[in-house]
Order: sequence, then structure tokens, then C-alpha cells
Amino acid sequence: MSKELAKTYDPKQMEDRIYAKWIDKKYFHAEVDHSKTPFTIVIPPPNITGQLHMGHALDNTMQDILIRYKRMQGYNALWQPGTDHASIATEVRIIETLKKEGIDKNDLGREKFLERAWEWKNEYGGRIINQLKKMGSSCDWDRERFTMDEGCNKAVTEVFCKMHEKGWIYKGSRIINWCPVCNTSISDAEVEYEEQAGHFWHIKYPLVDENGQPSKTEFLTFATTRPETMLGDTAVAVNPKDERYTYLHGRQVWLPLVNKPIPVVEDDYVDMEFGTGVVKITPAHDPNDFEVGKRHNLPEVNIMNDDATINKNGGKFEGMDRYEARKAIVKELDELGLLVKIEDYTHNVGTHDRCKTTIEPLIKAQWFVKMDELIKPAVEAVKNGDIKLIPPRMEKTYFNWTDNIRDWCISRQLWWGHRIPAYYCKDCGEIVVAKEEPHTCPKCGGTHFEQDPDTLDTWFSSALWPFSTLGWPEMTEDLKYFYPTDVLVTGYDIIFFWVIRMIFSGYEQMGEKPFKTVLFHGLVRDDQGRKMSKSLGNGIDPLEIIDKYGADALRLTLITGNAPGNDMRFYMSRVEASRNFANKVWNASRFIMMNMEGKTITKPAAEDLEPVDKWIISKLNDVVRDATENMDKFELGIAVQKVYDFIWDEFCDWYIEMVKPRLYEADNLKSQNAALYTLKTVLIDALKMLHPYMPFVTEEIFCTLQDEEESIMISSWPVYDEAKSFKKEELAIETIKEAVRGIRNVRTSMNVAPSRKAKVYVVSDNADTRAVFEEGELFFRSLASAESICVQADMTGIADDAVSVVIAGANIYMPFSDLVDIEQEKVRLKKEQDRLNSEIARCEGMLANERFISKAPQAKVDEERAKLDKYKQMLDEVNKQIDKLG
RNA sequence: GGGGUCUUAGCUCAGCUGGGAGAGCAUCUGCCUUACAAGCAGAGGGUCAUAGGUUCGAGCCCUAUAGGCCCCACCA
Repeated sequence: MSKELAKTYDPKQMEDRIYAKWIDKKYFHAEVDHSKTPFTIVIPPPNITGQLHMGHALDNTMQDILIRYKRMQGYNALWQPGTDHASIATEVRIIETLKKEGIDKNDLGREKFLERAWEWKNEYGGRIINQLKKMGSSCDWDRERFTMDEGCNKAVTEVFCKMHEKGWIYKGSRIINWCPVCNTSISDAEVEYEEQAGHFWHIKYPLVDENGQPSKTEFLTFATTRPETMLGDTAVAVNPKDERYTYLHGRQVWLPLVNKPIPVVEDDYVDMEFGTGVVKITPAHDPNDFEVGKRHNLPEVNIMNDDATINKNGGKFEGMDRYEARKAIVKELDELGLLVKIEDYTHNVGTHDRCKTTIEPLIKAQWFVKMDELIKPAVEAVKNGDIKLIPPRMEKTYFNWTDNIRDWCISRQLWWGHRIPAYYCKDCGEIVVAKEEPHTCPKCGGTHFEQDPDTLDTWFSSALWPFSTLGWPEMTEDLKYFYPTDVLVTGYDIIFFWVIRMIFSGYEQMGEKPFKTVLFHGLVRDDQGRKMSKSLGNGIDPLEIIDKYGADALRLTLITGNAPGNDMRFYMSRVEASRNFANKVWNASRFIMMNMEGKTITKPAAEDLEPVDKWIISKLNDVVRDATENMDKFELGIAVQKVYDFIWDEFCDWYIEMVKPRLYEADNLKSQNAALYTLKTVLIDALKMLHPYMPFVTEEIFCTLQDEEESIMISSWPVYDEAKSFKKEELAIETIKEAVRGIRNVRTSMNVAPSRKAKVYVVSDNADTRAVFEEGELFFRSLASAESICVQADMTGIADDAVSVVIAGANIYMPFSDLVDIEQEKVRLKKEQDRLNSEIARCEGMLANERFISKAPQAKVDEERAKLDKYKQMLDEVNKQIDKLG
């Protein structure tokens, strides 16, 4: 006896309950098991500061689909979860919180600050995990990790020390991107260029005359977007090929305000075409100038403090903010008559991606990862297909970055993160990089050390995630078994931050790729195509959608109707459509269960299956093959679309309707059993294929249908079976469907009331066709709203004014003598005649082309010939009808 | 400046290795047919951006053009 399903689909009453059951049964848990093949995905660890947004929802839905699919296929599926400490994002949050309490970070001190941070982590760090659970994510929560847990810390230290020893991590004084608000260095990847309206200040410096004094008559004019940096100018550059300025070679210009001479240098960096062909050189505050400075051994004059105020090198401008100083300097230059003009100028300004502050290039001693050697295996892996990127066009983006890679600045002037394992001898300043604080200085024997105050870029630990989470640096059984992982699912926006860094880290530390495939998805945008953002307030909260429509509907919406790697727009109407589909599945299942009620259903003998049963079984079989193929190619949206279409169009709209008479008029129990059995088994396989996408509703139905505690998530994925392919029956039922559609069309176009029943004659001299229609008699009756059908070989007994529907292999006549509008029917027939004529013309055109006949595949040619015959025959019938009506 | 990508039905998008244009929503018509009105049955609607080319055959491949979006670089 079956349990019953509620009358309407209500995700709210099932989702949490089902999830709790899965957890309770430990279905998500994976252990090393050498009898099974592993399938591993590591989660892109969400920030502990994060709240679930649509991007997470999409990302995790994709991963869950893959994991559930593989689990059902018998793989030992591990979805490794965890969270990221999100160094700067978290630190900023803590600072904000402290500020509200009137506490300054620096007053609090490092230790106390970290205590607060951990408190914060413990309180809020799990929030996003719970939100992922609402999505239905089947992560192995027993293995949850954190980038700053003991194991990950160990991995970070290990990597740092190893790479330092190898010389691939070094400390160097270089020009870096500095955020004056966050007070830390950031990597190139964290700089976001933003177009800003600014100005172009045209300024002139006097040349230095033979007396070493500023000339009153000779000036050199150039333009700059950042006049305040002139305080740090140590040269002026021209292109060596620039004939306009050959006279300058070897001369000096007078730096106003600072009042000192600086040289004119010649460098190819200067574009003769741009501006006046003269560039002021500020090595300490511009990356390009820094390079020029290196080439010409220019001094580097740093004029700025860490908060972007002018320092003592700026003389009287000391203490001013960089923008204040800009105004003041322009004003003074103007007063000195050195300001030529001011132009409006729109240019790109580097900003910090997190706080949008304009970054300040500064020369600082920082830790770097040397990239030139490290990147090689990562490039090679993608080049030779060892790691596959989907869609493949992402490879171009990938190589674009690897080809232009610069050393990675990894030190951050933050507290929340992995502290750099470098110790400075207090006596001699020697740097010792070690896993633990050393006891004696190898250089001077001193015993007092101070650890480097800086922490590491958050991505340094994320780069190790695929193996640190599995136990590295210990060579654990887990690591041996689950590594390399199979698929990484992530957004294309973090290729540079994360994907590339995981790849080179994997090869360097493990000697093996971290994953075989990277599956990229795009951004989820709002219904106007805008990025969802807090500031715009256009974000849609996935949890609200789940609350209203259910996680299944949300998941289906996110996965359908868009190609891999493309951005998508989020429409509420699409969520509704998904919810409606869930409801459809729900009700179809309910119908089947209602009819199963009180009956013992047995597996029917092969000969008891009717053509329509074989048809749906065969159709299902095809979908099993196709959907599986699509999923193996990571075409998740296409795969589920096929399942969706099968369930709604074929199974619900045709099969269930066709089978109803057999359920209601049970004068043939064998046939009824065959129908019920087919309904049930086809439904189950369809549910299985749907399960990775819509885990909750499929589980609820599956368990109710089976009346068992067993779960669909541990059931086996359907497999294509040649023995279930019934091509003959498929053809027969498709013919009947065509006939039914034809009849419906006629009835609709003539406004025949649905209540009006009519008799239908099928006339065919083909015995096979007659057999098909005889088989179809029962459901024909309900579908076509015809009272009955008569199948015969000749026209005996058919009224002269009967309306005919012409389909392949048969004519269907409906004696509508008292219903039919002759004029309407003539219009319809004329339309049909036109259609057939154009089809015939198309076929004939193709077949008349000798080159088509000779070059196209034979099968294609035969196909066209067959079509032509068919259309000609149909046209013949239509013409007869037209003649008959006069 | 370099690279990517898009331009297909009123809207949002699919369309796998080239072989007669699809979905969802919207619109129109008719149905409360005992699984489902969150539904059923029908209908209308597309010179697949433009121009060339390759091919027996192009929405799909190549070239150019126009427009949109994105990434990278950053000429001060």
C-alpha cells in the first residue's frame, strides 16, 4: 500500500526534512574505498564573510549536479567543502565592527585583534555553510575545512619554506600596488582599472643653463595626470630618436618647487607621437617610471606616506593628502608661470577591487613569488590538454595571463591571515625562513628574533586548497586516493586569482595537476542584464527564492537556458516556470500513485506490452542515452532540457493520456498491469535523471512511490539498453500522434465544440498501418474526442462530405456533415495544398541538383526521395478532397 | 593597443562534429476534459546583424563591416 502525496507541490514541507534525512544517513560522506573509482570536486571555498548570492547558488548547483550524477553512477563521489578566511575582506569587517565600538585596530593590538577575528569567524563563519545546505548541496560536511585550520596552516608554511629554499619566494624592494585605505600592498590581479574623468596638466620645467641655474627663456613642456608626483621627479625623458630634442641630450632641467636640477634621459619608453614627447620620470610612484629609473640608475625619491599623504621629502607640502597636494602644487606652478594649460582628460585609474580606493604605486620591501619557472607546467598542462577548460575559449584568457605574468606579490600588511614564516635576527637583521621560530641566528649566533609582521595574500592558501584539504603535506590515504580531483567548477572571473594559482601549485607541490577539468560558468545578472550588487540594491537573495519556490525550482532555473561560461539573466518568470515543472512532475506522480492504489503490479511479459508502452520505453531509453552523453560533456542545461521535454511532452501529454482508457476501463487486467508497470518504471527512471537537478522533489516522490526509506540519491543512474529500443513502435505511435494532431487541428479550425463527438474512419490499404490504428483505438477515443474509430481498407460507409486528414500511410475521415463549414474547410485545404507544394518544390529542387546527388551522402539523398514520394501522395489526397468540395 | 564574446520569434536565450529554424515567457483562440488552471488543446510571430567567400548544401566554417558586452595592457 502506497503512501500518499499531498495534493499540491509544497517544497517547504519537504526540503529541510529530506536534507536532514540525507545527513542522518550519511549519504554525503565518502571514505577511501579501493573497490570504487573516486570522483572528487573541491568546493571553491566561500568567504566566511559571505552571504549566499546567486553566484554561489549557480556554482554550487553545478557541482551538486555533477556529484549526485557520479554518485548515482557508482563512483565514490567526494565533494570536499570548506570556507576561506578571506584575509582582507574579513579584516575590513572586523575593523568596521571595532570602529562602531570606538576601538582602533592599532590600539587594540595584534593579539587581541586576532581574538576578535576568531570570535567573529566562529559566530558568522558557518552562516554561508548553512545557506549552502538549503540549496541541497551534498557536500561531505564531515570533512569541512577552513583555510586557516591547523592542516591548511601547515601546508602554507611548508610551501612557503620549500619555495623560499628553492629561491622561488624572495623578498625584494619593488614597486607595488598600495592601498592607502586598507593600508596594505595588493597584487596586480587585485587592481581594477576604472575609467575616470580627470585632467591633463600641461607643465613646463625650465632648462638648466650653463651656470647651473634655471633658464628664464628655455623650457620643456610636458603633460601629466598626476602633478603632485613631481615632488619625486628624478628625471625628464625623451625618445632618443626624437630629433626635436636631440639638443637636450646630456642637459638638465630644473625641478621647480623642489628646486634642484634633474637630468634629461633618453629612453625608448617615450612615445614620440604622444603629447609633446616629453615625460617626467617619478621612479618611486609609477611602475613605468620605476623601470625607466632602473635603466638609467635614477634615484628613487619616495614622497608619500602609507596613507597617501606627502612625507618630508615633499618639503612644505608635507602632511597634505595627495589630492590636496595636487591642488596646492598646481596653484604654485601657475603662480610661477609654469602651468601651460589644463585639459579635460578621461583615463584609466587603478583602484583596489575591494574598496575602490585609487591605488598608489609605491616602492616597498615585499615578498614575491617568482613566476617564470613556476608557470611553465601550468601552461604546458593546458596546452597539451592534460587539464581541460570548458568552454575551451577560456584557454585564450588563460594564456593571455600566463604569457604576461609578473611576479606575485604575496605579502600583505594585514593581521588576519597566515603570518609569513620569516624571522629577523634582532642582532644582525639576518632573515631566517623556517617552519618555526629559530633558536639561534645562523649568521651571528643571536638568539632573539622577530617574526615578519606581514601575512600572506588570501589566494596563497586557496592555491593549495585541492591538496591541503586532503591532508597535504602528509601523504594521507585520502590524498593518494582522491587526488587529483576531477572537476573544478568556478566563475571565469577568478581564473587569474585562483585557477591558475591552483594549477601551478598542484604541479609544484604534488607533481600532478589539481584537477582534470575546469568547468566555468558566467555571472548571474539581474533581469536588466546588470551585475547584481549591493550598491545597486538589485541583488536577488537565493534564500528568498528558495523560501517561495523551493530549492529545486531555483536550481533548475539556474542551470537551464544558458551555455557554459556565458552570463545569464535571472528572471522571476523563469523560476515560476521551473516551479511549475516541479508541480507537473508532482501531479503526474500523484496520478500514477492513485491508479496504483490497491493493485499489485508485476513485471509484464514482453508480449503484454502494448505498442504505446514500448514507444515510451524506447523514448525514455533514447533520453537516457542522450542526457548521459550531454552530462559527460558537461552540457548540464541541455541534458536536463531533454529530460524536461520528455517528462512534460512525451510522458505527461501523450503517454499518460494514451494510457488512461486502459486504467479506467479495466476489462483487460493484463493490459492494465502493463500500463501501470510502464508508468511506474518510466517515471522512476525519469526521476532519477532529474534527481541531480531537482534533488528534493524527486526524493519525495521516489520514496513515496516505492514506499521505502531507500533514497533516490543512492539509486543507480539509468543505462541505455539496446533491448529497450523499439523503433517500429516508435514510428507507429508517432504516426498516431500525427493523426491526432491532424484531427484536433481540423476540429479547432472549424470551431467544433469539444463536447461534440464524432466518428473517425481510418482508411488505409496498408495492413501495418491499419494494425497500428487498431492498436490505438482505445486512447484514440479519448484523445481525439471522437466517439470511436473505424479502421478499414476502403471507403465503404464514409459519408461524401466527410472531412479528411491526410497523414503518412493513411487517410482519416471525419463525417462532420452537420458541423462543417465548407468554406472554412476549403481555406484549410488550400493552405495544406500550398504547404505540400512548397515541400515538393524543395525536394525536387534538391534532387534535380546533380551535384547534390553525386556529392551528398547516399542516405541523405534517399531520405529526400522518400519525402518527395510521401508529399506527392499527400498532395494527391488533398487535391481529391478539394475536388470533392467543388 | 591586444584578446574574447555576442547580434536567432515581442522579451530572455538554446541550437552538439554544416543536411528542412527551437524553448520559456509574452500575445491571440477555445477549454474549470475527475493528476495538474502552477493546467489542457490550438494559433500567430524569424530575409538567424550586414556584405562577400568556401561548400552539392551555411544560423553553424572563413574574411570584412557595423553595433553591444567583457577581459587584459595602461600613452606620461
